[in-house]
Amino acid sequence: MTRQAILDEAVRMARYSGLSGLTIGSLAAAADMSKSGLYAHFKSKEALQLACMERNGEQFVDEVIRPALAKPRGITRLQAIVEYWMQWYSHPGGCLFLAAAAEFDDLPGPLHDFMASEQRELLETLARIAATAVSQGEFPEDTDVFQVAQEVFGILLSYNWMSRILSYPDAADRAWSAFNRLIDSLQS
Amino acid sequence: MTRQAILDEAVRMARYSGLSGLTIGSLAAAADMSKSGLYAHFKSKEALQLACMERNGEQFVDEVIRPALAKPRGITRLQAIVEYWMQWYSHPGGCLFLAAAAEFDDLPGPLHDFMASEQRELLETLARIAATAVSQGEFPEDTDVFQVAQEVFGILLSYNWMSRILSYPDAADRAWSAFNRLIDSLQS
DNA sequence: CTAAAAATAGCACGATCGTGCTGGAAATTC
DNA sequence: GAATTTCCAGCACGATCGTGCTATTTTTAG
Repeated sequence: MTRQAILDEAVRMARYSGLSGLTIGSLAAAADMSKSGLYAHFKSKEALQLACMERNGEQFVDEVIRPALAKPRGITRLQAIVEYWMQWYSHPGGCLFLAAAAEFDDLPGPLHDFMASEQRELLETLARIAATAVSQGEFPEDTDVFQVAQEVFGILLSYNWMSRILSYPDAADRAWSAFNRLIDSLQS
Repeated sequence: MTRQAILDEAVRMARYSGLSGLTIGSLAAAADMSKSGLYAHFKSKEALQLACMERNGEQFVDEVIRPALAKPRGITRLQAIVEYWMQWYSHPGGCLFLAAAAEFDDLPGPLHDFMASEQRELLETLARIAATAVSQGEFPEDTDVFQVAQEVFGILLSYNWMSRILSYPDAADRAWSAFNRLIDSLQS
């Protein structure tokens, strides 16, 4: 399907320019198509942007969520998703989730809503994985798994900033230090 | 100076639309001026965007850095900057630092460079404040202050995400839990 | 009060934006 | 092989983009 190829290219471009910066003209040029020929595959630009977010989410599932779920439940799995997630951040152009969040955080509309629902799902996935560590006795019974999710997410976000924007070579090491500190304090 | 008023309005708008989404036309309309009259104050759009980042940085110094530096050195000051920083994130439209970082993280040019230098300065400010806690004996002598800075920054970033995008009401409480956990583990 | 200087508006430009329509090429179905 | 549906290019549209030039208004200086 040519629509899928267009979307993959659109996601690739949107990682650099954001979803608002994505234009039909430049996308058509990158896909070697005419503007109208490309546009016919989508009802509107907003529909194209939504489809990009959707496609990006599928790729995230493929590259991060599914590989992590293949690991054994508990801390091992939590560590695995952090590792794959950090690799995800090294995509050329950056993370489209983060770009979309920055773009639409205070702009109401379907794009905001879809972005927020995707972010919520990511957070809940982290919390669910933390919960498998609880149910295995690796974390105490009264652990606030959303607290764990928020802190892990913070570790990932600051890793992204340090490595991608500031190019600090120690960013990954420090992220793992923070992660280990978190795990230790939960276990004591 | 009218240029300053324009910039304040520009920063306000850019918090919503980003610096790329900022247009001369809409800015002129918001400032009740003609496009060319407004444009004459800046050599180019890029210069306007740079001036916006600069002005945003000044506001950050006024609202976050300076108040924190007025507090006593050490953990107290570190806690203060986190508190002011969290308030900063509640500006309507969001944080322009984060928007600019998402926009220009992989687009080379003067905008990227200035954004990165501002981010670096923020990080180093955090590290410097952490260092005052070391020199006061509140943290051990061998503390990696950049590790502290990266973790604190992560707490702030995830707080921003949780509260602004996901509207989690417990985001602030959890951010402080994470902060206290970090302080505790540094002191033991 | 006048002259020099700075600020702002009017207007125009080429380019590009998102979006439609219309006709021909390509693929699919009988 | 013919008929039909799907895909895509060409072209045009109104709007808006960033950017300049030219007056005209407002402020400042002498």
